[in-house]
Amino acid sequence: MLSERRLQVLRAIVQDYVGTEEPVGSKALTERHNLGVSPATVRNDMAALEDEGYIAQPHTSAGRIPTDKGYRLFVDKLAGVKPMTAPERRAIQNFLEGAVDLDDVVARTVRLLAQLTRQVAVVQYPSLTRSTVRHVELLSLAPARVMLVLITDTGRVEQRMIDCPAPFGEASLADLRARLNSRVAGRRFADVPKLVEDLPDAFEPEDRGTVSTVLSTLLETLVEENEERLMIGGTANLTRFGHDFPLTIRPVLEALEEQVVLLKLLGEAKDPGVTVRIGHENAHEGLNSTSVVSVGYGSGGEAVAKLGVVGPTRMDYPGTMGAVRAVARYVGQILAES
Amino acid sequence: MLSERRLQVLRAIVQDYVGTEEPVGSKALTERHNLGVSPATVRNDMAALEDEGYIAQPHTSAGRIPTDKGYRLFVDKLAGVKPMTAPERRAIQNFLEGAVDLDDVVARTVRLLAQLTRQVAVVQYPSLTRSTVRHVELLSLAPARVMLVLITDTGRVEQRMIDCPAPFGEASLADLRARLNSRVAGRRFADVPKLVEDLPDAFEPEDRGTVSTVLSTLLETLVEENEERLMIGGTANLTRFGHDFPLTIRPVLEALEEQVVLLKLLGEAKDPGVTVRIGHENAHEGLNSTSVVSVGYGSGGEAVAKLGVVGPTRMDYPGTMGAVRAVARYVGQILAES
DNA sequence: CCTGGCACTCTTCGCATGCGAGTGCCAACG
DNA sequence: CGTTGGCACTCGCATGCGAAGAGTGCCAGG
Repeated sequence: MLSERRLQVLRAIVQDYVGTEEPVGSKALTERHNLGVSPATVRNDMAALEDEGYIAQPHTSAGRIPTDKGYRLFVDKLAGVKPMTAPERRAIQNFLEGAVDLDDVVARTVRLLAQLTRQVAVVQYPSLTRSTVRHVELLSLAPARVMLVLITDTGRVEQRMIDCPAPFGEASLADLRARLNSRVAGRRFADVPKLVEDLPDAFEPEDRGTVSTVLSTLLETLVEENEERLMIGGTANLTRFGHDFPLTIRPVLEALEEQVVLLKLLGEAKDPGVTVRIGHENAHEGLNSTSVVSVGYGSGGEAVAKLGVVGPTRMDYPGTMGAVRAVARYVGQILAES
Repeated sequence: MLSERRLQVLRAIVQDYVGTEEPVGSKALTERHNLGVSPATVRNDMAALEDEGYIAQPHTSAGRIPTDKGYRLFVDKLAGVKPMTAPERRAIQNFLEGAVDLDDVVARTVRLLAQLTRQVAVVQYPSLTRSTVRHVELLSLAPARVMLVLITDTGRVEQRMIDCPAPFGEASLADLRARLNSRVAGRRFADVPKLVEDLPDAFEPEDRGTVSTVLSTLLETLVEENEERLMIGGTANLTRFGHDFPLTIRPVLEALEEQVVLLKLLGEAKDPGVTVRIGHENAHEGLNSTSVVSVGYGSGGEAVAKLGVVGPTRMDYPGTMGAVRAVARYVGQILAES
């Protein structure tokens, strides 16, 4: 186990390195943080920390920089979450309140997060899985063509075009619409399949084919849309990454374009609080030199989606975590209101 | 006026520079293109081309690179549009045909364009301005709460929540829905305002307030949605930009995040064919070292939106233009089918 | 008008050098 | 035993210099 002072030294190294972006030496450390000991002592501590794998030196005669393991310890034990100041909170709230619809909420959230953290922001659209159905609408566009519109309680709308196996009268359509809504409105997505399975039986034989088609399209929509969408922003902040651009930035941009990767990334965060994945803790190779700070957000007590930021492992963890947490909280509020 | 051979020299310079990314000298030129003259002659031509501002040298003793003006001449007079090969066309078509809805069409188009051109792709969602209304749906979610869903012929769906000034019965709602659709279905957006202006008069006084509210929301939606959305992709290709990364790439990323800028950029293209804006021809400063190749696409004969790519001024113009044109054509087909 | 030759200009690269930051180790001290 | 000051050592980095190479401009001759 590391002594108290050594932890302090590690903390100081992380803080200085995050600030200056340069390897930090023993002398600079004692000057900027009054640790009450001499550089020589700090050097001994640093040697110990290096043995343990918390810090490393890029080349023999340079200062030390934290390793992933060092950041991990810093995040877990040495740093709290820096809360937003009151004015910041107000600014967040004001900015988000101007949103007119769900797309706008997500877009504003991305911008806000990117701006606050000066990093790349990723916001997942509220998931349908935990949502409930607000309304299902059926529109007859042609005798054998129906449009299905699904409206969720988070304000999301999905539509599908359906080609019916047989012409379908307005009356039957109205009947189906009414029956469908009385069964599923207000219910959770997960429950829908069971609630509608016997619905075709209530219809005339010639309509059953169409009813089945409509229902299966509905179920498909419920499932498919779990391929959740997300929005990213603040990619220009990648330019603040480091000195060795092209090699670092490219894989990150590539990873960001792969929604699947990002969704998995966000999805991995199980913790109810803010989750931090540092460097090689990220499964995706392109993100091995980045850290991901994410958290769930939701309209009620339950999280319906995730949001977070992607930045260099050398980031201001307390500040970033604070910003991410605060934004998630306010987005949740906005969603609950609408 | 430049002699025929000098134009050939310019063409050769552009082609070589695009290929090698390095300033091209007189000797290399005569070796790679059989111009039938000696390097010395080419040098004279180059001096002339430089006087006219078509090419420049980065430093005194280096080869020449084309200027924006040089690229402009190249695009206008010296190069055609390189058509896609048959297999490429098939691949495009196959890829786009797999799309399930409008979002997917746009997403696939972006991916495709980015991949084909190895540049940043920008695709605007089909605009509502020139669209027609397919259907307007009204849903009663609560006694004094109505949801408006607008469906366009391009498959786009917009929804708005409306708080009514007074409770509004199901019967009235159905009435309004029917009247509304009989008037506006199949009509162009631009014509809608006139078509509905006297609609409140047909209702009982106590319902008129609500009807007006609904109508004004509808009109708002028609207008607001002209703040068109777009999707971008292939940003990882920015890393192929040049050697002097950070300075070049940053403003581009920033510009790409500003939808307004991009929309203006695409909007400027008036030409019915492929439009190319080179370097400083782009109004936005951050894009002064990029070229934008764009074209309109649409489901019918008329263009409903634009798409294009953003890349370094040093790009393969014929190939890029060919790819952009081909993709636009096939997207138009797909939209027309759905 | 084209061509070969030639002197000139600059950039780039390799290499040696000096400097400074930072380390590791050791002996001494409380 | 932990802490401290001292000291030699290691390297990376910036600087300066020289050689090489690519490319140009110009000129005289065909």
